[in-house]
Amino acid sequence: MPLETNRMKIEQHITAAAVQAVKELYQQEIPETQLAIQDTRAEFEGQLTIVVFPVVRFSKKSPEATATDLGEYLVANIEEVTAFNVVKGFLNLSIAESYWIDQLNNELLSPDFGILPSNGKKVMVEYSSPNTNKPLHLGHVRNNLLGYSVAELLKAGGSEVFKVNLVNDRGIHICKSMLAWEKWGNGETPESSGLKGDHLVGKYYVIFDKEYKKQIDALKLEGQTEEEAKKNAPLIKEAQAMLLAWEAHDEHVVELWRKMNGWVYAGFEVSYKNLGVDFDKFYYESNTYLLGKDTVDEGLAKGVFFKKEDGSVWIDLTADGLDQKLVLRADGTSVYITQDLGTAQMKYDDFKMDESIYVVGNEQDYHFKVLFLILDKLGKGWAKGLYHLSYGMVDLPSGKMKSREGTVVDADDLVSEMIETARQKTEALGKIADFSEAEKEALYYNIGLGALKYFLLKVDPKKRLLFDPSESIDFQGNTGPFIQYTHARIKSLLNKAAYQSAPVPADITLSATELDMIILLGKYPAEIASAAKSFSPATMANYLYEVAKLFNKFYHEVPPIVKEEDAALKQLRLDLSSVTANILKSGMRLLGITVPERM
RNA sequence: GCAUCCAUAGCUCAGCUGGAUAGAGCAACGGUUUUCUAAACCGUAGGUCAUAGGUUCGAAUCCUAUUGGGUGUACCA
Repeated sequence: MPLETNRMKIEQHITAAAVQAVKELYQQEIPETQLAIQDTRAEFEGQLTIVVFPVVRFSKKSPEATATDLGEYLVANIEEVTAFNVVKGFLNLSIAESYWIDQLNNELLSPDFGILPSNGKKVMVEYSSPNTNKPLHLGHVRNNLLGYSVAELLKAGGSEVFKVNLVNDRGIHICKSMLAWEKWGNGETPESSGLKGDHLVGKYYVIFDKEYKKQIDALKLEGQTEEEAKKNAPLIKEAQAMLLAWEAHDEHVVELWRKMNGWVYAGFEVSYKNLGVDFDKFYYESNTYLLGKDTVDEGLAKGVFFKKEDGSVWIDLTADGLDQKLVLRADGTSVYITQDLGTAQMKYDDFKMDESIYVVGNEQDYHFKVLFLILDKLGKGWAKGLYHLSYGMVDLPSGKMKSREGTVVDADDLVSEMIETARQKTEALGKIADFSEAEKEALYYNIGLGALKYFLLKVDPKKRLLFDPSESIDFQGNTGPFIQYTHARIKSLLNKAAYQSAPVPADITLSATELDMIILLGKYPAEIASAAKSFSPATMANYLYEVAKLFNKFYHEVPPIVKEEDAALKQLRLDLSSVTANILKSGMRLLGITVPERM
């Protein structure tokens, strides 16, 4: 069952009538798609507007005359259309107030408002996908929040969603940390050092790099080129040997690997919990890195791949504007794309999903283009459901973050800084004297994380994002705390007024702002659907901001609602407030943000 | 070199499949509290939508070129 809100119904109704009008008045068939209905701009009378320029071709009249023809027809034929005015080529329609009140009573106040019908689709969202050689940084935070939110949006949009995390737990980079720890760690553990496990391992990753660089420099002094030195440094050779030992199931190496990965997982668990993200299933590359060779055989058999003289296997994508791409090394070992081919097949076999979203940075655009194209060429029907949600890098004012150069914003540090800032700001306002310690801590957490999450999610995922560590994230204006505050304020109001949901009389008079609220609040279900469709928490964030802003305007305009003596008016205003609060709460939840009852 | 993404106010960003006079927030300046939470509200100021062409009744939006930036172009992942 497709989503159908009152707003959609009336738009369809008007569109259909306009088509009919063109038929009757001008004896022409106009396609519905030519008739766009939009909100009427605030400075004009009316709520809905038809742009009539496209109709002029059919009417052979001026835009004004055409608009007037249509306006007269719509007033005569649609009950809800009470009046119209024409400004240039724009036909502004006034919709009966009773219609909007009916929408409030029967749609917005309904308990299942904002709950979309199932669309029967199964969707996988793969996100996070960390390396186990270093702690999470701000770039990972963006990935995690995006992936989580997109998954929640898809669920809210009616899909069945599986969140999965493909952990990159093996490879040369992991061996680097392991080797450095073995050489210089003196048996240091999270317990002995008090360091969080992922940070401890990350420390040795950095040490490896430092020592490796020293060796490279030494070799360069001996006359080797940069490239030679990088290849010949003893440390890298040791790391490579360790990787081979790992692949050969060397007991000692595997044990070390288990131990250090265990530390990292314990650390990640804390970070994930702080960020409020979760997964339905974990995949580990240590289990999947050998996959894909069957797929390679399949491709060879189908003639999609070809073998070079040295035995390496390739695909020629030059006809598609891409390059030739290696899919299997001459020695029969996998490359990145080999395992991704295999993993894609495995994930599909596991879940039989209709769509699969990979939340991965835009530096891998090319890789996914190739991956999806190959799967398609292999005749995988499900390949058309694959989608790379490619998000932009998080940059610092100084440029890109680099773990090895220490210019990263650490995820755990950032989270604690945000909580600390929330604490300071909240204490400065002094509104929560009666909170228990536990309530205070929960509030600081919710506000701090709310500010952070909103900050990262409000910008279009595709765009790169600038984070300036020297400027703290705002708590005022278009921010998470602003929306949280609006919610808390409404809840306080509803409590004081002992609010009970009830319909309002059909003949009540609405102020301009109240009418605007009904119109804006009524768009919520469509906002969910569109945010889910476009995989964009940003559109939801911006919508929620509009809602909060409009409420605050309304709240200031209107005399104290609690003291309102006109019962119908009081009910109307409380209903509008309550619907606003519900939308803010459930919408923010889709962003992974908790809104407090008081703050 | 080739591929690909991006360029909107001092800063950070909205602007949906082309529609009315391009909008917010921050920063700046001014105002609002005996009234339901001032993390709020109202106002002032701030723009050649990178540049040049083109398509169109109409372009920030679509097309082409140019400039400037990001990323990729590994038998790394």
